[in-house]
Amino acid sequence: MELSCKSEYAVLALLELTAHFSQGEPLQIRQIAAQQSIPDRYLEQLLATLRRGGLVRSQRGAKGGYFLAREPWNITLLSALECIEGSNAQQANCEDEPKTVESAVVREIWQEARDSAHGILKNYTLQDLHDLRDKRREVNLMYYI
Amino acid sequence: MELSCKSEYAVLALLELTAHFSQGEPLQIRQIAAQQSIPDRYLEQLLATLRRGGLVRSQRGAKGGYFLAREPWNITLLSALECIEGSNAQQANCEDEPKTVESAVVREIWQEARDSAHGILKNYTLQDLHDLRDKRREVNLMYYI
DNA sequence: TGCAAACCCCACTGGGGAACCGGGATATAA
DNA sequence: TTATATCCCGGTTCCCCAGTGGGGTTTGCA
Repeated sequence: MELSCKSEYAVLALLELTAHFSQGEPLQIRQIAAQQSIPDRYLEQLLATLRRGGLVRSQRGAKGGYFLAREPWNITLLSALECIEGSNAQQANCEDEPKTVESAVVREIWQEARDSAHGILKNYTLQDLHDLRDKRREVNLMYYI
Repeated sequence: MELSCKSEYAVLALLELTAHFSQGEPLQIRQIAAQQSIPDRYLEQLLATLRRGGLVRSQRGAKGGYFLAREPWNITLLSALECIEGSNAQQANCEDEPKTVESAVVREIWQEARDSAHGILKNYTLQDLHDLRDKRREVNLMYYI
């Protein structure tokens, strides 16, 4: 799990789509990009990946754009990240088969640590994040008054 | 946290040093590399990083090699990984300052997931891994009898 | 029908890390 | 002094990230 800039962009885009979920109309790349300060040509690629992963739908042509493919409370952060980070294809050796007992033990711990992070990510849906954002907004307002 | 091939190599090397910890004599790169099937020239670099990070000591010249710098029960997996993965310096933008409320919320979850994995990694010392390996060896022996 | 808005697809760059390989300098035990 | 090790510097190949650019296709609307 990378938790990189790329992943953050993708989640931010999904959150914008979440905010417009009730409206039946699509959101355009440009608007999402402007709202979240993401380079639009780059965001386009990320949305394409999310579409191929079945997380968003798109409508082509004039007045087109993107929708969430499912309800925001049915999309976890984990599924978004797995989609966007796709198969990171382990760029070389570190062969699939551990060669020594030590190697096997180390990889079990690796897996345990990954599972732990995945557990956190699995417990947050887009709706949860959206709600957290609302709470945060209220707090910010209180400070400014 | 990468949990990559590089990190695995480093931990395997540390485990070899752990096994020889009671002996006062150093272990050479060649021997570690042979035991764990790690390219020796690559392992050399990793051990240099571990030395600069204060996890291992080295003795130069003939009959030289590497020792653990501390007792194996005082070295956690987390400290090994932080040393070997260094400051991964976030290769570009994704600027340090979140620009939107959404961005801040997302990064908090990111951090929560990272902390969760770190918690696991912090709870294992080299000695723990060494003991796990011994147990695994026993189990393997049972299968072969 | 034609135009413009939007997505779609391919390709390319520049930077950086992973995973190596190789050569030569340096320290040290024998 | 010599063999044996680490140390240090550099280069190579590959892949991913982050971003840019061009051209193609679909669609709503006048």
